[in-house]
Amino acid sequence: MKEVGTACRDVPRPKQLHFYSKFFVSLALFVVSFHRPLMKEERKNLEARTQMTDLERLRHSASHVLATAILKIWPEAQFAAGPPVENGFYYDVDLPHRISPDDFEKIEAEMKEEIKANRPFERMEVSRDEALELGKKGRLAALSERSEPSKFKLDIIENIPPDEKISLYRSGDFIDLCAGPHVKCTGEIGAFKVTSVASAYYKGDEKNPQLQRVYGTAFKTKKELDDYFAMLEEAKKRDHRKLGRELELFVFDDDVGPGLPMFLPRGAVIAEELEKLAKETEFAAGYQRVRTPHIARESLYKKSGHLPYYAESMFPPMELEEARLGERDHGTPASLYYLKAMNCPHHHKLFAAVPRSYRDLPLRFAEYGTCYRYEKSGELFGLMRVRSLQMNDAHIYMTPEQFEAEFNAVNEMYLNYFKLFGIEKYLMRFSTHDPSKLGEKFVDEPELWKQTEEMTRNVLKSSGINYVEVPNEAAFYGPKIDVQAWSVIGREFSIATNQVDFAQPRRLNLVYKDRDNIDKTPICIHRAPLGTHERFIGFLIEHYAGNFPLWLSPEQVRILTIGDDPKLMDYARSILHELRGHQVRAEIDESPDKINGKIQRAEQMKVHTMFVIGKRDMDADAVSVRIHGKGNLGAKPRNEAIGDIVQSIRERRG
RNA sequence: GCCGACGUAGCUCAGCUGGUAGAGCAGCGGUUUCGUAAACCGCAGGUCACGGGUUCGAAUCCCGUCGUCGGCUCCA
Repeated sequence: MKEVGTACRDVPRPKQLHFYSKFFVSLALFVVSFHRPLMKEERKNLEARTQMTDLERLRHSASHVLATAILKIWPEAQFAAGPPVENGFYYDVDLPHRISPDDFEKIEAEMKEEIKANRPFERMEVSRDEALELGKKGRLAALSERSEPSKFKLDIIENIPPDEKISLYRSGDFIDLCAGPHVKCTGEIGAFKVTSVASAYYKGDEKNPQLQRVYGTAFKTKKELDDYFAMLEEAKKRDHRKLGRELELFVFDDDVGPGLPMFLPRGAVIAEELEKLAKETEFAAGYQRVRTPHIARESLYKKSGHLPYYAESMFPPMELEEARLGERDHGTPASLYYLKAMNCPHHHKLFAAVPRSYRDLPLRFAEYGTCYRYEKSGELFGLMRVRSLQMNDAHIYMTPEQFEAEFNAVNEMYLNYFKLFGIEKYLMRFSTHDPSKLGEKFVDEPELWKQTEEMTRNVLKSSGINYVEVPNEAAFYGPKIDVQAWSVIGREFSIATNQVDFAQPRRLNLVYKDRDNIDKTPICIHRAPLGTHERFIGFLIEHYAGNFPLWLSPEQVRILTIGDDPKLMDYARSILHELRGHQVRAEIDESPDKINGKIQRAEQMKVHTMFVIGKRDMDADAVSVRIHGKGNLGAKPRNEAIGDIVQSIRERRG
């Protein structure tokens, strides 16, 4: 057995990876802050460069140990890829036996042995032919030669660029095609656990066969592992699905349908407050509100270009009998109606409804439109991914000269919102086009692409926003910016979007009369800084862990009386009426519970402010203020206490 | 949509290898008059997701459907 230890620590760590190690340190703070796993792009880069933090290296090695264990139990297993991921590692395996959680114990036992044996990881560089030879003998990701070739490994070798070195790693009998790096010895894997098994398409392509993805996590020490699981438990407590039920914010019902959330009064309040915020902000920014129906004829979506592109994510059309009869009489295709999956075509029609001059631009149409998208069943996820959604939508029509200012203003709006909500962990994804796909995936307007992407990039740079550029992910009609965030359990999703569109306006013949008396097509921005009510509220629930700021709180003040003396109750009710007179969402707890019981219930419902009122307070024309999470703040004169509440709500602080 | 797991009272969960369902909280009815995180007593509440099958007998075993969850894919 080789000496290990020091050599392992000597491995130089590139400077640019500092960020990642920082991230893992901050994982420990994940409970109070906000979960932020590695982003996909970062991960891809990592894999490409095969540079890893110490922890990732350890986890990567753990994945080899996992594969070794699986092979000991099922020697015929075929392995694909086994990288470290945000919270652990996985290995994709093709195996007739369906691995279930019942197998984990067995697998872990084998892994433990491998780790106890403290086998060194040896790196070997081989020629392509040697690698292929081994693969054909089934010797890659295997303990010995086998009758079946290592098919996935052979495929991976085929895809390694000719100029790149091919390396193998050996630990005990296990040999794997692997770029590395690894820890020195299996014994360095201090603590690990097999956590779950799921399926994944080979290379993430729906057309490829499905493999079993066995997930695990590993740390240097047992304590870190325990802390990690404790952290997961904490994260679960702020899961919006759990809090949504506990705080009576929203529900799903089988008879209503999957992905169709209903907001209870407490949840509806939050939606209303967000809407109020959006309306005020947009009014000040020169937007005008419009209102459009939830359905439209097929012809609208044919003209907009959405139908072929979006048909899969739209609810199937409804056929109207009367319209169908009409068709026969008048030969008009009128029978098919769709629930709208987006608002833009309706808004475009409003633009076209009135002759427009360059003097009218920019024109900003805003609507909290209700859309319906038939998301695949497996994609539904609490409030974050639903089938009925209300979007904080608006479409801005402008001349090319106005683009930069408008786009900038939209970004400003996001940033202001994020500041208001204290959202700090997010990532701007700037999606651009691939010039080689002009005319197929992207509209064939090379100049406009160049212009708008350049302008967009400049806006991002000049505002100092942290962003990543993602080529080939633009919308077909233009570049876009998505704001990416993460749910507490680590799912990533977009909470806001800002898209440039120079295609639809043309398709729908939108024009304005320019200074030179020529009809021109406007550029359009689609933007939704607050995303959809559903997703944004889901996000906020987790962001605040249900402890909403006063202005967003479903119940802002609850009045709790000590005893139910009629005079005291009258005093409490007069305060209630005064609060409600100021539009404060206040309630009185008239239950027969003792004061401690009332407080307990208010705290559990995370009511923002409690006015505790006893005879002492009544006699002093005062209330005792208690704030959720802060406790008793003592007695205050009634007018002051009410004034503070009203003021704080008006300023949307606290 | 795909793979896997799960589905017991409004909520959280118990119910061993099949013998016919139980607790806490919430709810309701009383009693209690309590100064900052649960006063006491009682009552009621379940075609064990739904449908079929195996069995003398199914919450428990098998099949199907629906739904949820973990992933994959996709997205606001």
